[in-house]
Amino acid sequence: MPSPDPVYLRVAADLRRQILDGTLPPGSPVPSRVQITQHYNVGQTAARNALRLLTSEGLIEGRVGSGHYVRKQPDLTRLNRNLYSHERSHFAAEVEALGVKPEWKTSIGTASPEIAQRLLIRPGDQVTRTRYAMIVNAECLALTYSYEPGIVTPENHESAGHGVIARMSADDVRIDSVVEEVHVRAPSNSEVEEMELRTGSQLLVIERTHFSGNRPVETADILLPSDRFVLRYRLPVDEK
Amino acid sequence: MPSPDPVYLRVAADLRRQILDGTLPPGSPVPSRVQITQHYNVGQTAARNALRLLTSEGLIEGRVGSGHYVRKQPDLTRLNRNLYSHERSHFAAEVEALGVKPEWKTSIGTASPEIAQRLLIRPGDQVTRTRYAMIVNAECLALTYSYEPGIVTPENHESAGHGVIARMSADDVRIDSVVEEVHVRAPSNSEVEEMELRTGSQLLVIERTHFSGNRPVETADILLPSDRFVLRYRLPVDEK
DNA sequence: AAGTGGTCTAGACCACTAT
DNA sequence: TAGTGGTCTAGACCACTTA
Repeated sequence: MPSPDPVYLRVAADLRRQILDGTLPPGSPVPSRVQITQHYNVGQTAARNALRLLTSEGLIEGRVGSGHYVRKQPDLTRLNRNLYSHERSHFAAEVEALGVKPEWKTSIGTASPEIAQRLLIRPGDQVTRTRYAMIVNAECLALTYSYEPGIVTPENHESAGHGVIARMSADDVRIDSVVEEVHVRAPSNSEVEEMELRTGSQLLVIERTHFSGNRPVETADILLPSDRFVLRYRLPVDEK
Repeated sequence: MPSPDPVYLRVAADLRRQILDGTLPPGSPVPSRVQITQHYNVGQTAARNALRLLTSEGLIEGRVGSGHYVRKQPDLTRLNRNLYSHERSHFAAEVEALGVKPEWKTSIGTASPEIAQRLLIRPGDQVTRTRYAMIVNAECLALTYSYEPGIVTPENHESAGHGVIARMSADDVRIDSVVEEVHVRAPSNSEVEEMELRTGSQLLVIERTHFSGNRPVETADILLPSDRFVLRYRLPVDEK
């Protein structure tokens, strides 16, 4: 029975087994680097690589000065994104269900090339940028950056939490479709700090655009830690 | 101007800048570990950590024996998941657009606890399991595992590529809604091999379930390399 | 004060690639 | 044959946590 795999993979496999079969229950400490070197008779680098791998898999997490611990069930937050309503904000409703109202701040700026393309305007055109931070227990759960062409007055924005659709409806702008593009990317340094992301954790990004006919009237980046969220889309089936 | 950051972060930041501003264009070689140690006057570990970080960010990729290279624009495949039709398969249509028909294989087995919960059956109940591999240029782009309660005869499955909705419609099972739950997880070893995933790359997983009324009639895991796909959902806005 | 994780140096071996 | 990335050992420093 040869085991030609790298040493750290065998160490990781053994620890993984202990975690999955309950020998190391959630919250319990994982053998430290030194303990691993002694128990498995390997060097610190191999021990380090094993711990790093399990961390990237989301099975354990390291606390500097303390140790590595088996992660508790990473209670995933399920975001229902099934249908949009004129009545209230989609995302706002979801967030309220989490028991948190977002903090938000608005500023006037100019469109970057990317935002310009999404809003079908020219780069440099004036846009209103709003930053939402979903904070619960002094912890930032999610970040959203919203962009609208032109200037949106603060008075209008006071209803921001109540949804783009309702707010624009008051201005006789009828929103009839919403597109959400979902992808995954590595976070920037500032995003890691702000959202307290685990090292190796990725961001689940929703690029959401509200359309009135073929005209985009608002677009937003919704940034979610990929290890804490599930997106739930309910899709219609047409009548043949 | 103090720079208290770890050494490898400063090296990575410098290389990242060169990649983003075009000094190191896509496809060009990145300084090797030894070159970095000499040029930046750091140890091999710091050089290694810098290269590892940029790899995890998707900016570069390593080829053993050759070197690290700036990744070419990782041309993202956009999967349109806007509406389901009785006419043809949703996913099949998407895949055809990529110029590839999936290879598939069916087997009979029993429901795992997780699959049982998704199909509202008992663990151990009989299920038909179908594995689809989307292969293009001898490269596996995506994997799908589909589960249906009971036994589906091979004859019925010959229309598999034509869609669950159409196939079941022939049996007078009317599918009226589809739920897609999207999340991100680390791949298993076998998944890394099969889909030739970059180290550190994550999987974008769609858990898709077809419903007839409240009854789930089919569920599937669609596994996509998270650095190659964007999911595009078009959502309806109800009429107030 | 002891132990820990994150980082670091110096040096090394292997399988692989490129020439 | 020389260079490379992936892996490895031995040993170390620091800021931090824990007791």
